[in-house]
Amino acid sequence: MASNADLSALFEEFASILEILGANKFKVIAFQKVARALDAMADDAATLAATKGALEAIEGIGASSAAKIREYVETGTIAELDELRFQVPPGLRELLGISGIGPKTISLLWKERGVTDKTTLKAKLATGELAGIKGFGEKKLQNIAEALTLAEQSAGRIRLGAALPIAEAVVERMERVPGVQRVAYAGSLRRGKETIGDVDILCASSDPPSAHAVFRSMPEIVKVLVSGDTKTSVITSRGVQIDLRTLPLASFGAALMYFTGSKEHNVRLRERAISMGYRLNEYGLFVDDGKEGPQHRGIEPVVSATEEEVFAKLGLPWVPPELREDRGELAQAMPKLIELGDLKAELHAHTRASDGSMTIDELILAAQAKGFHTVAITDHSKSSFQANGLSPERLREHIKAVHEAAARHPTMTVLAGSEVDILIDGRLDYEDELLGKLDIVVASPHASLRQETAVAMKRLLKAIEHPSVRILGHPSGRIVNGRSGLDLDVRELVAAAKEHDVALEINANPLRLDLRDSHVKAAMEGGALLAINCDSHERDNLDLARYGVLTGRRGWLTAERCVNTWDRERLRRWLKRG
DNA sequence: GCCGTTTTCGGCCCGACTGTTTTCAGTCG
Repeated sequence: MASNADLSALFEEFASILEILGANKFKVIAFQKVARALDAMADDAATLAATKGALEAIEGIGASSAAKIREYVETGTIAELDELRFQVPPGLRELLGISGIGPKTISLLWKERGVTDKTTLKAKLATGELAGIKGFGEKKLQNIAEALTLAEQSAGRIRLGAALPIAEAVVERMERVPGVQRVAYAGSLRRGKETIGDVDILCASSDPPSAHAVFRSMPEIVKVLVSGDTKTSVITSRGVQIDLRTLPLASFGAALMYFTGSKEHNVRLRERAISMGYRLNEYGLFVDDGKEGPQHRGIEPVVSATEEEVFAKLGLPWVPPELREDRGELAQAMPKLIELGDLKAELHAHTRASDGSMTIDELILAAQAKGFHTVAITDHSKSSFQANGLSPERLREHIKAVHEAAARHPTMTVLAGSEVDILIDGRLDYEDELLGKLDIVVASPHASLRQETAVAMKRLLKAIEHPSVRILGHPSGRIVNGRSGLDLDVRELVAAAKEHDVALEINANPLRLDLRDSHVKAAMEGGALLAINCDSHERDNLDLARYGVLTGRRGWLTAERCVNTWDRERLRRWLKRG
């Protein structure tokens, strides 16, 4: 069975081989776009392949790519790709991932000096064999050597939960630099992506050199990659790349749009600008006079100061950053997305009874401090013995303890619940009689997370159909940058959740973010309810909610469809089924 | 390779920084 991820990887491979071979760059971009489309889509491409025209209907996938997908689904191979693989040493592809080394460089290293992978590159750098290639000076070779070392030390794509605090700290530091008028982080971080390649910081300043100097001298910097009048890139001791861009305050809005991206979204915007007789860049929206670089020719932009103005001049409403992925955000009416302040309940939290560090009372107070009206105590069930899951006897005691604690906090609605393991065959981890005593059941998969899709779906659907279950917790069990978890048939999951009035959780812990953004979009399209829960284990874990909200917003989530935003009575009625 | 209320062919976003190039190519985002 060909998963979307498999197919996406094949098209990535197509693109990278063609790139090294020096094929038409637009063809390369087209294949990369197909790879992204496959990765982001909720439907199963292999299933769509059976329906005539279904693949071709997807933006970015044309007749040629559709045929390749069908060929792979039917034969398990793509003849054209097999042929290409013969033409390029497989080890060259990994060199493409090294920052600063591109396809042209790789091609020359290969053809002129027989470099075939990282190992031969390193060896030939050491022996000096690479000298004398046309266009390769001493500095360039030195940069290649450093890039290779940096790639080995690089943290790769880091999780949202790691990147956001780094960015906020840099923003705070830059705000104190004399001459600085405004600072913001941009890039995929501002879009709330689950992993971040590098941190982009924008800075409006009357004294850019000072801003760059301060930025370069931050204590955690181990290497300055580039530094010019408007751009400095550095690497921190933890292997994270941070880029600083300085710009005039007057163009802050245009720059914020430009550097927030995504790339595809920007391309769409610029195409739109062209069709309206404009030229859009990071300095503003200009009347197009057919010549490049209007900002260098003393031409004033039509608009540039704020994002709202630029969008408006392009005939568009302001688009929330989380939606800027070229997934229809410029073409269709956007909903009012959920906001952090909309959350009024935490429905998945652990205490010392299982593997949390807070007492029941501490958890209630933490929820109260967030302005919530409801908190659910949902410790682990017995099969999660690694998490000190509760035996039926302990759970009965715990329910009593929760009720007693609830009496001490009369303004809060405190629910006695459980995060019940969904066992390997879909049965729940407690008897129905005991489940019936709970105010809320969050059913979650914790073990056997490598099941085939069909088996996993049967398991999850059985849990959804159980009359006690109200929330399906972290449905896939994936760990961002860790394990892929269950390969869900999201459409099927969403349909079942809707039918049985079960909310699908967006687990806000940045390690999980499960459901992920594209799954949330599918849930929104399919009419299911969602829940944003912090899965609190430690003090301050309720602060993780923002990552769940970002993920929800990326999936076009509205407050109305998220049960955590409902008022106390509505939530209570929903929990008391029927 | 993809796409189309100007196009089924001819486009396909735009600028900064670096190195080695005396006018630009490669790379990045």
